[in-house]
Amino acid sequence: MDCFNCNNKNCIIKRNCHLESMKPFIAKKSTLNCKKGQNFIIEGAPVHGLYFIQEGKVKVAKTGLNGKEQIVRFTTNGETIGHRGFGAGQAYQISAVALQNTVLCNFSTDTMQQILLNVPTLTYDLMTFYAEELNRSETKVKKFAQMTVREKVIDALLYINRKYGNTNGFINVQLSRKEISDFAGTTEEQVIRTLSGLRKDKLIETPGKRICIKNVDLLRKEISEHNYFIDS
Amino acid sequence: MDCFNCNNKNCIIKRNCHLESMKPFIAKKSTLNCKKGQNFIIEGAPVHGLYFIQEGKVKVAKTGLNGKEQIVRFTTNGETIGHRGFGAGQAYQISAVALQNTVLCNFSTDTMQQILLNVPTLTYDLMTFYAEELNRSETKVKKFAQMTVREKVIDALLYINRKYGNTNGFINVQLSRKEISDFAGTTEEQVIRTLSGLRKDKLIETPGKRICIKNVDLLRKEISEHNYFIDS
DNA sequence: ACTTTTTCCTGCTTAATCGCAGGTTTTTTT
DNA sequence: AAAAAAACCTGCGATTAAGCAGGAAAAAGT
Repeated sequence: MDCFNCNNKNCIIKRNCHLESMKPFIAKKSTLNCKKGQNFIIEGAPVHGLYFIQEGKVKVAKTGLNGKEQIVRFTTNGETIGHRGFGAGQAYQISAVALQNTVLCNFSTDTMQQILLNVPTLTYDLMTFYAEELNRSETKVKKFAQMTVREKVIDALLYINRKYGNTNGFINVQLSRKEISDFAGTTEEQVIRTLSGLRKDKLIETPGKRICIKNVDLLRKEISEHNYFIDS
Repeated sequence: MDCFNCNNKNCIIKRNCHLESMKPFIAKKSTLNCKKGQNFIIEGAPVHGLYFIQEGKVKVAKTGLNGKEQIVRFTTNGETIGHRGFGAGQAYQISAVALQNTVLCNFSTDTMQQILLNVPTLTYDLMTFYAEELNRSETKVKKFAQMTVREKVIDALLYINRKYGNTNGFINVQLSRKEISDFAGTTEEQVIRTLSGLRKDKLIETPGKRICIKNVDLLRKEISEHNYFIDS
């Protein structure tokens, strides 16, 4: 599968691959198949350029004290993983793990460097991507400082629901309570307690580890004071 | 004062202003004098392009629940304020307030758009800036989720000390305890209590509202488990 | 279908943080 | 220099969140 046949319309490479100046670089793309659970970016290791998800789901995290991990982002088809590193040549402080079998596209650091210096519209797109992510991340800092545990869990559920979608209310991804807590910024027990509470309030259902959101609007309403404008 | 005489070596504009392609744009720069306390970027208002600090100090914040503000960054000479907005034309969700009398350079959204599409090295520099800030912000998310109040306050003090420097240990900026707490992600009282504790431990001195760091290394050591590699 | 393993759940205890209230010091204004 | 305002400090009770432990349920493996 090459970029021209790919239908990830929102992929930064795809959006620019019609350009004459991109042609020599697209040939240098390599493809990687990841099994569920595979840790294809290891924190502290040298950076292998940028990854793009052709098909699949990935969690991006930073490891903290006592190995406790903070998930900073969930990603899916067409999205970018592995900012920084090109240029500064510095070790990159994130890890990335496939949540299910995933096909990745990769451009090496050298190739990325060449692309960014020769394809201005792509550089512009990547700049916009980082600016948006920065905005989202700064909003998350604010939320972590101000939200209660229940609010943080609701916010996390709505984000995951938006990112991965649902079928009949069932969120289209298998996450453990631990993973939800690592994203929401609390503990596994607190996530479990909050889900129990939401279940009693008839806002969700949780058969097994699957989660079904019964009423998105009521959940949104409960955190609306924290989200004046943006979905982040 | 134009860009050629400016000595902010780390300014993104300055770094690129020798280029032929920058000439027509540099003329379009406007300058703005801000009094201490002036709120020159208002949250929710339309974006007026990018600001660069020629000389001064500025806090960048997001307003949350009940008007509680989260300071996301402190900035000084040569640094950029006002990411996002160009392109999407969206309202920009941050506010910026001068901490002292400050001279700002401004390029309008239109001019920035032109620059970014015509000066690839500048676009690349701005991309790198956002990527680094994103990395810092994601690290901050992790810290907020995992640090104790004392650790967060120490981390904040060290950041402010690095950013604004010190003379004989006295940090070169006048911040209230409230502002420190709005940055550290806790309350004014907790900051005061932590500063009292640090004073008793002979790590700092606090004559009036000024703060003098007696022992940077010991402070660093106390949060070292959270900062394996980077100063953020 | 049974066993093993993993994940999920809940009650209880402990610890950390918050928020109020009232007083003191520092800074600013007149 | 005195008065007013702002900022700083501390004790205490209330709230919230975290951590432990043991059991129940679900998922995975044989």
